[in-house]
Amino acid sequence: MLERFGQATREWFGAAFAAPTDAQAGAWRAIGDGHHALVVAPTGSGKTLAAFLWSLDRLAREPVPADPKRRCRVLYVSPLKALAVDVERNLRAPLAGIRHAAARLGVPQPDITVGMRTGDTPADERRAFQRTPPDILITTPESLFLLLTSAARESLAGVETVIIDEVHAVAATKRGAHLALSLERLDAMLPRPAQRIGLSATVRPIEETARFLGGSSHVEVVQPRTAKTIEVSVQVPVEDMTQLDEVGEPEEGSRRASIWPAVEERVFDLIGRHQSTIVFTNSRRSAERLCARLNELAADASLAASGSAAADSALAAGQGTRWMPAAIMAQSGAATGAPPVIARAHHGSVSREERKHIEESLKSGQLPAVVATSSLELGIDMGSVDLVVQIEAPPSVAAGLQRVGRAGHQVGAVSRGVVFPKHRGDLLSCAVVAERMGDGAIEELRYPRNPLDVLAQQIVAMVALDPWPLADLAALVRRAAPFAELPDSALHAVLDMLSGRYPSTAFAELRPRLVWDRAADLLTGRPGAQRLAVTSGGTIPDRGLFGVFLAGAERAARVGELDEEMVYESRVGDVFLLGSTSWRIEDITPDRVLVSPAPGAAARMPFWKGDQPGRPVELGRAIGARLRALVRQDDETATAALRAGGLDDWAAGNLMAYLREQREATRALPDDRTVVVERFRDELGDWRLAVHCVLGAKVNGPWALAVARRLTERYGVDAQVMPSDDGIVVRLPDTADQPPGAELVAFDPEEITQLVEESVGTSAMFASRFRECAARSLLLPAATRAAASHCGSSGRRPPSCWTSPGSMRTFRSRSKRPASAYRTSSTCLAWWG
DNA sequence: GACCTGCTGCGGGCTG
Repeated sequence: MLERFGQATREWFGAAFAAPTDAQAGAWRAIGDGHHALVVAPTGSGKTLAAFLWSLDRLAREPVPADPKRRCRVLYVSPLKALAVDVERNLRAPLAGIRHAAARLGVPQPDITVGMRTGDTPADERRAFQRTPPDILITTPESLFLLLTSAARESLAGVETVIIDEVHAVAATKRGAHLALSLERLDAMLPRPAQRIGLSATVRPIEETARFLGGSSHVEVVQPRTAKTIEVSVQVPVEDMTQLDEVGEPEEGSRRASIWPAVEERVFDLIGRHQSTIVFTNSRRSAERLCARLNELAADASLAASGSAAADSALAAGQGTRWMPAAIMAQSGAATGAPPVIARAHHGSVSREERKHIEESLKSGQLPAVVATSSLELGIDMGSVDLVVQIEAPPSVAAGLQRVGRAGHQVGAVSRGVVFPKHRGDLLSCAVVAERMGDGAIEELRYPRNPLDVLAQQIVAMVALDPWPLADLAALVRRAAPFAELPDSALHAVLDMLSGRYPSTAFAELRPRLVWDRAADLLTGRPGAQRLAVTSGGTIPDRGLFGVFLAGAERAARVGELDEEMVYESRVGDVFLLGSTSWRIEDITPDRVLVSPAPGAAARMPFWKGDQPGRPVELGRAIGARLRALVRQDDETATAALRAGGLDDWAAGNLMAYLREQREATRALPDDRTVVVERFRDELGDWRLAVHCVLGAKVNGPWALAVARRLTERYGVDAQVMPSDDGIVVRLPDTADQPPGAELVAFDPEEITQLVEESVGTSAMFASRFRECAARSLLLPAATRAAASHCGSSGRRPPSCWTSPGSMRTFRSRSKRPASAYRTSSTCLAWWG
């Protein structure tokens, strides 16, 4: 394979590596033959070189174009800024190596330049890119969109290769659809479409991912078999999960049984037995809490050990702990509180600088463990991590694999993971996810079809710079996979909206963004369209978050961020925990919280309300099917099967006992074909229905809407109907003569579609999604947009129908359209994404 | 009763 490279490249590679990996050889073959290529390989298998080396070799051998605007020939797009920075660093070695090899060989030394353009790039560097573009530009999807929507796009006119990293992470999202359109816009400015190289972790189905990457063109798939194996075990640290130790202060009367102490100790012990550990949790709050507890345990251990030298060495030897207690004491100084000596918390609300620092101290071996949310799931190589711990079942098999794959990054190494269920109801999910991780049974991905809000935004951006004949614009859009089947009706509806022709007067507050000359079928932007696109582009909705800054600092140092609701519940003087440190609130301004460090002080745990992603239906079905198989077997066979799937004795025993008790209580168990409905009176005497359905919140959510609607019609009451991943809980005031039965939640397929469609428009979810979609479509009036993005923090509320569920109802009824027609005409409806 | 819900990114074009 190497013979197709130039001499200098060959020299360098031969000196630096024994041989190309399978992914590299396959990628270079496909790329060298001029195909689009999708390279599926785990991180750490030489992916960067697989994607880049062919281009580097060509850049090294070909003369630099005379026209500086044609100089930039390779574009790299990463969904994460951190990864972009990492790639820039990883390119330095091959670039220097090839240059040195060329010097030794006496051939001309290439001078390949690399530039970066992300939100962190200062304005002067951005301008510099426009004047003197580098050979290779590293960027993000959002920054690429900005480049394409400014005069700087001229400096992309020479691009020949586009590398899209972590394709699997964007393909199934609106962010991916947005990127797909940006890539088509780029191709449209080039003499010939750029060659696309996609890099991805394991994905299913591969055809869908390839189609997303290539749009209308063929993509060569490079997917070498990987020898990499994973080992996942499910461990329960207590013999009987119904008999738990009590925690809490007895005098406060808050003692309650909890599995946490047992889990914390086990995790603490595991950290001590490994080089570097990443502990994943499913929420920022539990990451903070577990992290704090681990550091308390470390402080306790060092305190106990400092009693005598004998105890000291006994502890070190007995527990096999790697760090010396004396070292902990030295670092912590005074023995106040629990300094973050063995673990730090890492999640989306910890500031970027802090996270970078935490990542570096884990990589360098200074820090034994990091407790993270999915913030560490993707991205940069975490080096010598040899154990991944997962608290609670991971949200999906794909996420679980991605997380456990963070351990044992070296080629051929085994990735080890330990999953700790948090409660009995969590046991089965843990067992099934662990089994499916071993089988590589990740959930299927599907890219969104025709997300019209994304389309609207890109159309505004396109016509802001050039007039577009409708037919050309339509052809460009349909070359992108997510819009390949875009019907004329939908495109025209979007253009109607953007040009000010609305289906009802309720839209009158919208501002037209373009002019559609129907005689000439020509689209042109209105004044301000370009500015709007660059100031409000992208697909990620803004959330109401308060920045947390250090008070009195000369340059505002960002500590992290807090949810607005957490801030409303806080007062000056309160102490809370963020990033394993206590902070005292000094001041609360309209959009930020100023704090000072309060080490050792008792602190509140912060909370954030996040999205509710919901269990994938595919995983829900698998859990149900597994349960059905399990109950058909006798206890011995079933237990043996669970043990073979990675459960330890106590995990298997607890699960079997749980299933037995449940079966004794209800006779049937909820599986992929069975829904179990339990009815009982709660402590207030109200009826409650517990509908057990393991298919996940994506099914149970819409179902709950229909149930709520039926209750309103039947009993005239607004009953509480709460969906979750495992079912629906209905609470019904004791007004009904007849106690509700299972028929309350049974629907005909025909009927439920109609009920859900009718109920969706008045749901809170709809209102919030509608606002997001309208903002993404660049349709909101400027004042509303500004207010919406600072909603809550500035005290200003955007006016009228765009904000409240109540007025949304009016809006819907005035539009006098069934939900389905409304869906296409408004460009905006996205039900559960 | 126990358990108690994620992350990603982020102006350009003008005037003075």
